[in-house]
Amino acid sequence: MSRNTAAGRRSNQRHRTRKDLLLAARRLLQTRSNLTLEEVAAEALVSRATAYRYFPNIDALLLEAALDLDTPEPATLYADARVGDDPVARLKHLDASFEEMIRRNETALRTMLSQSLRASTSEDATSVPLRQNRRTPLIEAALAPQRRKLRDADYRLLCRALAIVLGTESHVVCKDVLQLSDAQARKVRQWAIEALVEKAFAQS
Amino acid sequence: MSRNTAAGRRSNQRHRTRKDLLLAARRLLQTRSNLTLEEVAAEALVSRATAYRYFPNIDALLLEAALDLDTPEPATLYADARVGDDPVARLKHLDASFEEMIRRNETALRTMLSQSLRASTSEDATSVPLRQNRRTPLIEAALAPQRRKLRDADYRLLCRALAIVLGTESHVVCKDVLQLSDAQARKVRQWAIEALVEKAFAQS
DNA sequence: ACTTTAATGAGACAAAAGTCTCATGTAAAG
DNA sequence: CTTTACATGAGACTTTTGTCTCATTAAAGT
Repeated sequence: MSRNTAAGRRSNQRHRTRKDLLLAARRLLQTRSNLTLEEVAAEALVSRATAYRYFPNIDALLLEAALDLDTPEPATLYADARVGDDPVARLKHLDASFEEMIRRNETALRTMLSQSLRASTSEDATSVPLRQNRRTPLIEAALAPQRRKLRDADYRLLCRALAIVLGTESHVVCKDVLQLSDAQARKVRQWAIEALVEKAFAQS
Repeated sequence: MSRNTAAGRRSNQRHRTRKDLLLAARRLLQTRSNLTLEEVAAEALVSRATAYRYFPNIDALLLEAALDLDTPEPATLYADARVGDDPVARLKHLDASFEEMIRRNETALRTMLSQSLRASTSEDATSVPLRQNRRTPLIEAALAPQRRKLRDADYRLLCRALAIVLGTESHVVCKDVLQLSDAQARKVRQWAIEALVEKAFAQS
């Protein structure tokens, strides 16, 4: 008789098909949006019924698929020797790599954002995975070399304010609302970064 | 025989049902999300077929319904005698009224944001109404009293940076990503406002 | 190798979303 | 008032989306 292992009965098989579905969705999201569960199932070489066993609808799948999009790793980001200890330079570097990442898979990111907004809105609070915060660690890493020069309160304010300016949402505002070109948008964000950092260090 | 007037054949009737549908959608959006066209049609006392004649799907309707959500008017906003000429004070006042507006109909605003993101993503570029910019005029009105003290370039940068910090998206970041309380979020935004304004005036 | 048992595929089924046609009512022109 | 044209309602119809069942397959313990 089979036993319940720590990870469950037949967990590796389950994890594999689950992962296949998520990978298939991300693959399709590179070019298209408005996917159907049927399409994703086909791309994952899995039957439609099985896909529905793992995700109640396409929204749930897309949300989860988008949650682990490739984000720059702090370690690799700041390993570059040309990036010194200056917070502003490091933050601009971070912003540039964000911009690059967003440019590469804008469709997927927009879908993610849209999904997470819908998820927070939906009245059925059925354990939808919340939005995860990948940007704060990156911001903290950027500030790390000069961290001790800031008072705790100022440091916290700065990190949070930078999270507003540096995220995907900021790019969306620049593009959709303000209708700026990439160059103009970058200029605005970099100027804002300077303003925030300068105030934080001036206060401390 | 009837004639083509400037506004079309039977335009007032058409405008009325269209408006009824949009109003019904907004009414339902106050409490629920994930509406169906059928529900909205019923709420508007209109047949399902007619609803489909005006909007190809529920997304199109929701997007349009959200486009004219009530935004504070510059005139009424700054008519308050207690609000002086100080840009920071005026901007904080604007932020507060934004916060109030968002608190009142968060569901509708999230749906709007989600819809506009999906619309920008969709591959069929079929004349979807773009996202409109309601915040820049408000920001400009806040800065108006001290406008002449700023160089044009600085003024433009400041307006754009403020648009990033003051919008709905910033609230979403604070709440969903950073998971801040309303009070903490307000503090961060106000601090950011100060930083941006100070830098702009310092430069000019 | 054998047995057990959970995961899968196939497909029937139900519900929802979207399309189309036609008869009806009614706003506006004469 | 009469006529005309167009918006509407009703409902048949198709497609998509989601649920359910059952036979088959294959992983893991014995």
